[in-house]
Amino acid sequence: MYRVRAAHMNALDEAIARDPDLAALGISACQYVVISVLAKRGVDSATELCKDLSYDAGAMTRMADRLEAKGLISRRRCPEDRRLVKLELTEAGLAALPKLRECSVRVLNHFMRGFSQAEARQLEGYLVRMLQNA
Amino acid sequence: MYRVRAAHMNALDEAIARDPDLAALGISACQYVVISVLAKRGVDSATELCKDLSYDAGAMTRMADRLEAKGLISRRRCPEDRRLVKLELTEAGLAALPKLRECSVRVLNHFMRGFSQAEARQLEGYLVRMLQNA
DNA sequence: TGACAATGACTGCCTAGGCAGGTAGATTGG
DNA sequence: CCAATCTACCTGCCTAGGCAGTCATTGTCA
Repeated sequence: MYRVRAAHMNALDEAIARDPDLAALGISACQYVVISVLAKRGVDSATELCKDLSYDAGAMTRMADRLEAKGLISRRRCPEDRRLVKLELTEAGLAALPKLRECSVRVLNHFMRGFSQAEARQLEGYLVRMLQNA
Repeated sequence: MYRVRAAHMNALDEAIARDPDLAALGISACQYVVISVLAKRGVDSATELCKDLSYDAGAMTRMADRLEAKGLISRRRCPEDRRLVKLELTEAGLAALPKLRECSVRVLNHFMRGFSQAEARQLEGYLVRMLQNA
């Protein structure tokens, strides 16, 4: 499990590095995961991101620092609840999204090649069951 | 996949922490993995450990530092090839092994509860296939 | 209203892995 | 025999996550 996950992240890193536009931004696979969740409607604060990814709040602060430094996201205090920090994709972040998604899909397809739809669903079911057992 | 792996390591950490003897040693789940490989016959140098775990050499140096500081392993320069550092479990390390293995098995069984033998084998087969696709 | 709890973000300290560069020791070709 | 190369390990710097403690803000309840 560990190796599959590590191999997948490595492959995604390499796929991003091979794209000249994305490579210039220096986006890692971990950062892509955060960006892709942030692109979903309804997820816009640091805490929601943490819940969605079962991520540590401290880690998220630092991740946001890195993404902000690269100009991919912006931080904004929420006026209604000043404890919240709203995170938004910048134009640069939005612009990179389609290519990132393309890389992600290509890598996943590569790992799942030779799997029938039924097998893929079965694998997913097994993983969900293990998580429920946790 | 990431969440299953993370949940598994968390559960293993907690299981180790619940055992009073093991908790006193402060062994993490990552450290247990290294210890268990080291306990296998034929794996005794840092490089072999790295290959066995597809682990970075620099990371292994620091992991060995931590394990040595806790008195669980010992470093010894190999007289035949002085580049090699032989790693060995100390008495304390060997003594902790049975209980560590027990924790590991218990946690794994917990995650796999409700799985038939056929399902477990199928899951393993899927993971192996994904790794081969990498 | 005022004390208290709860929440959200941040920070410091820890473990942990990847990568590049350096060094000591071993191996090999001329 | 010696220079080039390779190997094993170490080190520094980076990303990355977990945990505990702090601070500001908000909600709650007497």
